[in-house]
Amino acid sequence: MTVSASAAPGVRALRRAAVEAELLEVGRRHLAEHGAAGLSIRAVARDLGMVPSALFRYVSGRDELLTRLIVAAYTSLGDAVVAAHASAPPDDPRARFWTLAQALRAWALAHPHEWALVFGTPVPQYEAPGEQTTEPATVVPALLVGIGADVYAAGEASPPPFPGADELALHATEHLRGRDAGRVNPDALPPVALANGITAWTLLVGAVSSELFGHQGPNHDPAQLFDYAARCAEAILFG
Amino acid sequence: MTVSASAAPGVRALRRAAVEAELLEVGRRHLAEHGAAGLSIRAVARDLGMVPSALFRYVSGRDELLTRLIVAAYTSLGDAVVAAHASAPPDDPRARFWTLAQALRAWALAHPHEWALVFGTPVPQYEAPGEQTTEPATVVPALLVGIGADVYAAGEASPPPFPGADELALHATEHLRGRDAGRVNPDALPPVALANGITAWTLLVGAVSSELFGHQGPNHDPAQLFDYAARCAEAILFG
DNA sequence: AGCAAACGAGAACACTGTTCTTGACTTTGC
DNA sequence: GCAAAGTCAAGAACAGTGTTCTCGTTTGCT
Repeated sequence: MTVSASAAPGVRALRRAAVEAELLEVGRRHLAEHGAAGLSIRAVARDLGMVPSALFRYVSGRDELLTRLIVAAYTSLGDAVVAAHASAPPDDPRARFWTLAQALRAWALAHPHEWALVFGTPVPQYEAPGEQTTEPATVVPALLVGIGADVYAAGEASPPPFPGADELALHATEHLRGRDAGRVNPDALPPVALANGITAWTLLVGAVSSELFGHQGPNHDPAQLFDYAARCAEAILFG
Repeated sequence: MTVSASAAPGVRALRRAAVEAELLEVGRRHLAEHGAAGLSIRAVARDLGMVPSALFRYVSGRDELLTRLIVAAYTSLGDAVVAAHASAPPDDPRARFWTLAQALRAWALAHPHEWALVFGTPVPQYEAPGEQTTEPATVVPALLVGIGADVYAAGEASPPPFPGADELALHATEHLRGRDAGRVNPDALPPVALANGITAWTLLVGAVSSELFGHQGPNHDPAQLFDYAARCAEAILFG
């Protein structure tokens, strides 16, 4: 706001920006080390060389700090997956799917606590201020749906159309419309591709969570579970 | 231990058992109301009419209380699903699968915080004392795998055998052997049935978690997602 | 220059989990 | 039947936590 055409940034604005960036950085470090439950606003303040109450000038409370870390995690995940996907051959949907899946798992293994933060139990009672989080949360599943739509449009695959696909797609379309219009046009998506994409996404997320959280049923070599689950997801997506 | 053939239960043993039961009950209530993060040993003690330190005679700390609640949740879920499954026609595997799936979702909707406790983020840093939890955690997925094995043995279905099934099954067999020998004999299971059963289980858990936690990608009517995901799981399991 | 906003520090409040000590009660061995 | 041993609840205390308030100082705008 203070950044107009002629006005210099100003000492205070610069300092504020720096503190805000450092705050997020220290928050991410604490999150990576101690997990969401162990993220203490006092400890973060200590690392910043501040007294705890001073932090409340930048964040309204612990929950808002967590919310910022959530969108940071979504953004980091989205960036990683999108970058990996961009390096895959654009006209080979199966290769695009596999690089997406492996990038997803690789990010999760590298940032387990951040994965838990976004795909695990909602930490406070019920935070999740949808306005800020749903947008960055949508990019990876939208990418996956887009892959399914591409291969469907090219007529190269025949994903199994189960009953209920239309209804599921209808609601999802309703929800997607206008939200990320820049990526995929939800109305142009065939219902089957949308429904199967969402389901494949659910399976991938479930497999990674199972691997990371560990306590889901009979343990197995986690990498192999993900591999096999991804194969099933591929079958759901491509037929 | 004090209950031998001739020794009467004793005033103290009776009282201890009563307090222990009430402790678990109050813990479950607090968990259901405030979630795992809000479960306070002091508040539980207040509800029990005790001073906080007195609780340490029954539980070694907050983590052990959580562990007990975890096995209680697993047991409750297992009981509910097993009971529902028992009421399904034994020689109709598809019906058995659907009653299992719906019982799973129904229990989750009725006990969201307990679901989050067992299938969400591990609450402290890394508790999960495998000795106590893995056994009750195994019953539902074992049931699902059993359904797949039955239909496979009957030759009524042709589940898709993806590459990697043997390796995944090998590790799972290794892990299951001797653990719940009473339910399914892991060595007698065809690898495809085992691998597909685990994957179907992963998909079901993922769909329920997506519905309960809410913040997984593009929102949709959650009931329809579960329905569609269950249909895909059925296809994975039965072909 | 003066005024208002932003900022950091400090103290305080109401919590939390956990440990130790103390006194009363129950069980056990003789 | 009685004394020793073990169990239990309470109380106080310690080190933490999130959050709110007040109070000088510093900065930015006019």
